Amino acid sequence: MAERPEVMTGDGLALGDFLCFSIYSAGHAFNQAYRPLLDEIGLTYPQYLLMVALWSKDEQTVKALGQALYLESNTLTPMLKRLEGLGYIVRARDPEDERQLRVCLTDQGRALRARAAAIPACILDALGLPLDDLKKIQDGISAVRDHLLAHKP
Amino acid sequence: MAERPEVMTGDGLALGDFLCFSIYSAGHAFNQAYRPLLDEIGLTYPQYLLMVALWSKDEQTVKALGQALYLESNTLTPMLKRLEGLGYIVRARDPEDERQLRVCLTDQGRALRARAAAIPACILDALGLPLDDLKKIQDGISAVRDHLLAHKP
DNA sequence: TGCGATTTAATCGTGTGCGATTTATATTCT
DNA sequence: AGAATATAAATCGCACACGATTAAATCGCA
Repeated sequence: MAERPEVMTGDGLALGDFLCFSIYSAGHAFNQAYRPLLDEIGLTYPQYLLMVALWSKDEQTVKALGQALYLESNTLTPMLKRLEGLGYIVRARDPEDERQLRVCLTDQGRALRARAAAIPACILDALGLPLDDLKKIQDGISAVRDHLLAHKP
Repeated sequence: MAERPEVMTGDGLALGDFLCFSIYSAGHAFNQAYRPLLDEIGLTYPQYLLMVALWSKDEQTVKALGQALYLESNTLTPMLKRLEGLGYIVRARDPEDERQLRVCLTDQGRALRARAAAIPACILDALGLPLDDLKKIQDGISAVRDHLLAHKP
């Protein structure tokens, strides 16, 4: 008789069978792994990712940051205001096009990069897996994300 | 001269180099892929995962659900109250140990399972990747999560 | 030129996550 | 039995995510 994997029926599935749940729970685990490291420099995990984006390329618009982070202004605007309050960035309208907001690092924001430099190695240590394996996993997850986003509209 | 991959220096890294960012953004992509499907049955994505846990095993305590979902009462209590308000579960103290709360499906909650049965296949379709590949990716991510959580205490 | 369509951020409301604390109940140990 | 301890949920405050809407600036095109 024909095999019909349960994944096709939607029945009898446990959480452990869901790829989405692996990603959901791994996301929380990363958040918790980063927290003690980021506490020392006063950033949250999403704020850290935003700073990574700015360290990589300064003076981006909200739109560009949104494309980099897969977020929109409704999430970014409050985050950026907090980072500005912390003194790590400044927000200024583009004189060429007043609709756009240019987000720039302050000296303090650039200096923070050095204080955060040890973090990736700490996480890599916590992961305790060979770089090759991590790269493969990352490529797989990125492919999953891209497929989902491509399928959406 | 010796190679020193940038991932060890913490400098010059873009978001695309971070495994954590792949997972962060893939998590959002899953949320967005599930949303239109879950809108039809009036659940959020975390609520759906909680229902999957209960469909898999009814009458769990908050503690047990927390272990299944990697969440704690501060997150679960409000979620459970909302699901109770929707009529999908009931919350009742265990007479044997009044500290514990037993979460049980209602008839409506059990019936919801059938209405959600088509969802996994929809997601699988959106993923557009072979099951074998998905399984490998999932195993990798679960390993990453478990390593991070094991390294924590 | 002018006016509707488009683009960019901001705003608002709801629902998570989660550290820290509190409350209520049960267990342990003299 | 009774005080100290431990455990389970709940509460509180803050920071995301995100759909929906709004406000302001720019663009496009008759």
